[in-house]
Amino acid sequence: MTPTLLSKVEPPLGRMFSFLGKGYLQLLRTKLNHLDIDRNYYALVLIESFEGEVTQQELALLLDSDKVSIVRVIDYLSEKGYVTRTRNTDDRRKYSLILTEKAKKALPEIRKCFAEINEIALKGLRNSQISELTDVIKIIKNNITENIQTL
Amino acid sequence: MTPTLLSKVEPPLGRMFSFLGKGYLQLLRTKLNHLDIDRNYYALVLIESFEGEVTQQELALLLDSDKVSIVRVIDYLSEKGYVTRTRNTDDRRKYSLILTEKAKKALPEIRKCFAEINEIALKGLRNSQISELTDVIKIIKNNITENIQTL
DNA sequence: AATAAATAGTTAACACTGTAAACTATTTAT
DNA sequence: ATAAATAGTTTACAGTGTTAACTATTTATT
Repeated sequence: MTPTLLSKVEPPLGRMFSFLGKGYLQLLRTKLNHLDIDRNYYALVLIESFEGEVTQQELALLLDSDKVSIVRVIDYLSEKGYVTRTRNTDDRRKYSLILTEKAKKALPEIRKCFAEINEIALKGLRNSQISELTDVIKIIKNNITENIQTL
Repeated sequence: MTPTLLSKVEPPLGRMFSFLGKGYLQLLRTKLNHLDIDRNYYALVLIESFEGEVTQQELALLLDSDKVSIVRVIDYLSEKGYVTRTRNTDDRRKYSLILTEKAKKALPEIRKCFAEINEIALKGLRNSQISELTDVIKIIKNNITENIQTL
């Protein structure tokens, strides 16, 4: 393989997206590696934004996930002391997810990291390009989800 | 959780990218589910484009992966009869990866599927938006990889 | 009121993925 | 001749995605 051949092949869009997704996560982990959790940061952000009113099932929807995976997420976050499950008194099948003080203390920094990584990733792009990107990504997401529905 | 709350939270860019990457893969698998392989399609495309001249180590570079993972990929593709390993006579540590007839027959369709999924995903976008997207993605990829180097 | 169906969450199982360490065989450098 | 580097393999372990079967509870049906 000659040196130039590496540039001969353009990775397809799907691989690019996966690569960027992994890169984001890796940066996040690194920036937050002084915390005692190394994943599920965004789950915490979501739980915070619905403080006291979100159940595991709803979190599954918000994370494009399923209830089985969410059990693992909440098990992890509660083992680490970031979240507690509280039985919903109205419907005792449900748990309300409640942030601990530890989580509330960590969250400003977590949110700041999300913003910092955006800044890093989008460096050198004009504002018009960034807003165009978010629009385009939404369109692609819709195109893909529509097409997955019809399988 | 009220119905409108679902739209209250914007998933961060990194999650969006991961989601799109997974969606692409899922569409690919579905479109190609009559083949007896359900992954590593792009590895085949790469091997084809370097026909007879690519080693596992080089494939690892091309796939942003590592040699251990590539052993699994090539084990899988050779079990399924798509690839054979042939010892390189110049350097007997290396294997040249060779496509079988079965793989050569499947590849036009595989490549066609990549193109079809692009069409699906990019539907409704203007050509200018598509070329801007690829530029922007490359910039983001560079920003992320640069930043990961410096860890 | 009794029963059936649906929902929230859990557990267990299995295959796949990412990563690191230790290993063999071979080639390159000293 | 020996040491160091490289290509590939094996093993191990943690994490992820997915399915099926399960309990407890609520809602719908008769």
